[in-house]
Amino acid sequence: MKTVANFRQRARSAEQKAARRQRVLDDAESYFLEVGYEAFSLTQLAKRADVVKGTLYLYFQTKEELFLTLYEQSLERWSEAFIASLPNQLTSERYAELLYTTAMADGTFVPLLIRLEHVIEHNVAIDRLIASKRLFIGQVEAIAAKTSAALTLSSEQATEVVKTMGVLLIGATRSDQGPALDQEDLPLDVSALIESFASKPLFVKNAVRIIEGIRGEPANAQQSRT
Amino acid sequence: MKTVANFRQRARSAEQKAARRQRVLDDAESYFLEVGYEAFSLTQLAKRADVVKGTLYLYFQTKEELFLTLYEQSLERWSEAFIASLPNQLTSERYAELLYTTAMADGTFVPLLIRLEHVIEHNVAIDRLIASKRLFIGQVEAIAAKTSAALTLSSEQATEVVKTMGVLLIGATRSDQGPALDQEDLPLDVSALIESFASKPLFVKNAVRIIEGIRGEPANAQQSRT
DNA sequence: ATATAAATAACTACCAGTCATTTATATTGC
DNA sequence: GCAATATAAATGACTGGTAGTTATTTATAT
Repeated sequence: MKTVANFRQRARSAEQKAARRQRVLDDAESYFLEVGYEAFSLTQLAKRADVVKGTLYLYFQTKEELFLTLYEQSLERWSEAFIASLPNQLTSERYAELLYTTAMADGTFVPLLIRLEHVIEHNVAIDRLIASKRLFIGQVEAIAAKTSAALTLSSEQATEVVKTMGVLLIGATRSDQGPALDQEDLPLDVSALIESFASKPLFVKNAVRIIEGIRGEPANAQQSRT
Repeated sequence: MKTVANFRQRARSAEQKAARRQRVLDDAESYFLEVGYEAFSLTQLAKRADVVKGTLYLYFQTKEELFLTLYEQSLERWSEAFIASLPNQLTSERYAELLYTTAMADGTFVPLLIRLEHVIEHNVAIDRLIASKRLFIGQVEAIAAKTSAALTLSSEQATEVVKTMGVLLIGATRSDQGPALDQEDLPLDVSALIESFASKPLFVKNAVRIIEGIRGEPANAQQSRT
C-alpha cells in the first residue's frame, strides 16, 4: 500500500521552525483548555495539529518541555496583564483582587503553575529548567517593581509580597481543580465545606492578612532563616 | 507449560479481606515513599504485594481510590500527631512550626494532599468522595478544637486558622516537590531563588501573619463573601 | 461433593518516546 | 536556467510501558 500523497510543507529556516513550533503550542493550548492536564495526550495533539507524533519531538524534547513552554508564555502574558491592571495606588484588598482576577482570566496559567514542580519540572533538561527559573526571576522583579509603587512598600517588601502571593495563589485555587460535580447531589455538609473553600475570598482575605503583616514588619528583619 | 503451584491463601471473611486490603495499603505506602506519585504503577505494586494486578481491583475500584485511602489514613495519622504535639498555650510561631514539622515528618501526607484535587479526586466514585470529605470535616473540627485552646481563639477563628493553614501548607511545600538537583551545578541566581522559597520559613512566616491577622479581626465579620 | 467467590492470567486500548526510512527543499555543478 | 545531489523535516512503524477488564481456575466454606 502506497502512502497517500499529502504534500506536507516543511519548515527549513529558523523563522519557519519557530513559527511551526508556535503553531503547535497554540494548538496545544486550545486542546489543553478543553481537556486539562491529565487527559492531554501527544497522540491527540498531533492529530489536532495535523502532524504525526514523531514530528512533535522535533520541536520539544518531552511532553513536559512543551508544557513548560506553555507555562512560560502564560506567565509572561499574565504578568503583563496584571502589571497593566494596577493603578498607582490601591488598597491591599484591591491589589489581591486584581491579582486573582487577572490570574484566573488566563485559563492556562494557574493549572500549569500548580503542576510545575510536581510533574512538569521532572522530565525536562536541566538547562531548560534554569532558563525557565531565570524567566521567573525576571517576572517577579517586574511585578515587584510595580507592586512597590502601588502598595507603597520597600522593594524588599514588595518582592516578599509577590513571592508569597504565588504561594497563596497555588494553595487557594486548589479547590477549583477538583472534579466538577459541585452543585449536584452533594449532601449539605459537603457542599458547605466546598463553599467555605471558594478560592477567591480565600485568596483575597489571606493576601490582605499577609500584605498587612509584611507592611507591619521592620524592614531590616526580612528573610530570617530558621 | 503448567502454572507453577503457588498455594495462595484466600481472604474469605470480612476481617480477612480488610486485613489483606490493609496489607496492600502498607505495601503501597512503602512503595510510594520510594518512588513517588508519578512513578507509582499498579503492576509494580502487585509484584511487591505478591499478588496479580487483577487482584488489586478486588480491593480498590481504581488506582486513585487506593491513593485516596492512603491519603485518608495519613490525614488521620498526622492529625492525631499534631494534636498530641500541641501544648495548652503557645505562640502562633511555635504553633506553625509544630504544624509544619509534624506534617513533613509523615512522608505520605503532604505529597498526597497536594495531589488530591488535581488527580486523585478525579477517577473516584462520588460516594467515596463524599465519605472522604466528611472525614476531612471531622479532622478539621478536631484540630480546630485543640487550636482554639492552644492559641486562645474563638472556635470560628480557630476553624478559619486550620483551613487556612492547609492552604498555606500546600502552597509553601510546593517547592519541595521539584526535581532533586538543588546544590549541583546550578548557577547562583537560580539556587538563590530556590533557597528563597525554602518551605519551612515560607510556611512559618506566613502562618504567623495569617494567624495574627485573624486574631485581629472582629469576630463577627467572619466568612464574608465577595 | 458441591457452591461460592477470591485469585489469576490473558487481554484491550491506550500512552510517551525512538528511529530507520521517505521525501520536500536548498544547494551545487554544469 | 536547469538538473543532480545533499540536507534534514516529516513520517509511520515500532518498543516497552500503563490502567483497567474478564473468562477461567481453584481454595475454601457449606
